[in-house]
Amino acid sequence: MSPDTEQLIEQRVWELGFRMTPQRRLILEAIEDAGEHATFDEILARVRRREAAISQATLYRTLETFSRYRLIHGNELAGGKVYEMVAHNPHHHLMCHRCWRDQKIEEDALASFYQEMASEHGFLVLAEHIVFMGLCRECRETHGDQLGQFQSHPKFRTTALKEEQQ
Amino acid sequence: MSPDTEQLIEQRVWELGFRMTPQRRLILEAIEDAGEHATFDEILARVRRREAAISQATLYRTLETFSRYRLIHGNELAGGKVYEMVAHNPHHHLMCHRCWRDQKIEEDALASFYQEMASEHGFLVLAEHIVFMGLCRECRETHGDQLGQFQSHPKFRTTALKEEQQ
DNA sequence: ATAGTAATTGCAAAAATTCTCAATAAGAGA
DNA sequence: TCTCTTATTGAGAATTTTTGCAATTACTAT
Repeated sequence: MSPDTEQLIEQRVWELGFRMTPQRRLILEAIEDAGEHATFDEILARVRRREAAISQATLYRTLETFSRYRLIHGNELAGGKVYEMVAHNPHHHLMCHRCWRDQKIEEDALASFYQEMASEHGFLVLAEHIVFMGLCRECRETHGDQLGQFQSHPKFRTTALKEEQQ
Repeated sequence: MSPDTEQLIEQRVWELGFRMTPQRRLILEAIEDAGEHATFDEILARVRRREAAISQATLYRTLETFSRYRLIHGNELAGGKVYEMVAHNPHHHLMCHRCWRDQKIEEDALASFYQEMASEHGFLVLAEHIVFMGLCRECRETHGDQLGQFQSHPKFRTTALKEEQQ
């Protein structure tokens, strides 16, 4: 984590009225270093690789607190819940309901929607990394647009689909 | 649940290759009857009020499976995770990061965004009940637009905010 | 109707997450 | 620099959620 980024984050933490502890620093650095998609276990491993063990409870709590106040962001993807720094390459996801692959889209694809919410409801949307579920091009071409149509026979089952995802 | 709705759902379940069991019927009915926001416990209670106990594991699995295939939809709101029938009054949420109140918005507020995703990426968005985080009008007026600005002094803490939410 | 198959269920065990509470230590103020 | 307040931590208990497996049963095909 660059000194600049670090200072910015410490500033933010202070503004929010939180205390900056060694554990929290380690956790933030671990998420930063892990890049885009850090799982709970990965973060814990990275932290412990560097320092005496921190308790799991602390990691759970820190992840929760910092997500809540938008220093980091947690997202449920196909492989489980993953975390990343907020404001670090803001984007959203299009995730396919059928094949579970996801692609990134630009943050400002939602710009006009945001403006509408602001003018109509006075609401300032600050969301990042939204996951939009739907059907991707490939699956639509192969299986059609209706979710319920791509398998109308019992021999295509949950388990079959689930294995396909791996 | 009206006979029509019920038949539609059974049809859907069949199309997806699932089997319709008494447990699943009870669970779907419970969600339907509970209205908009049914928690795990509420669903379990409703089911058990009507019939011999079904196991919790079954409820967990059913909720997971049916969410995954969009018969129902689960959302993390302030009070915990809640479920509702999909295609039953489709809408989205604007949820305030500060006061945690949420308001509903129309489904078609995102229509043009959906069209863009279709034409640009070939992706058909089927999302419902998206929760957009941000700041509501009241909080903006009271505390300003910057999340990190509404409390720049340690005496306003996590705990203070948390209590405020109750 | 009946039999066969494989999805679903329930139970209990395992794993994951949250909570409680005493001890610690960050940050404010003197 | 030192003291004081109180947020944060760690350890383990409690709770919630997931998983493995044998028994059941929905649904297809005979």
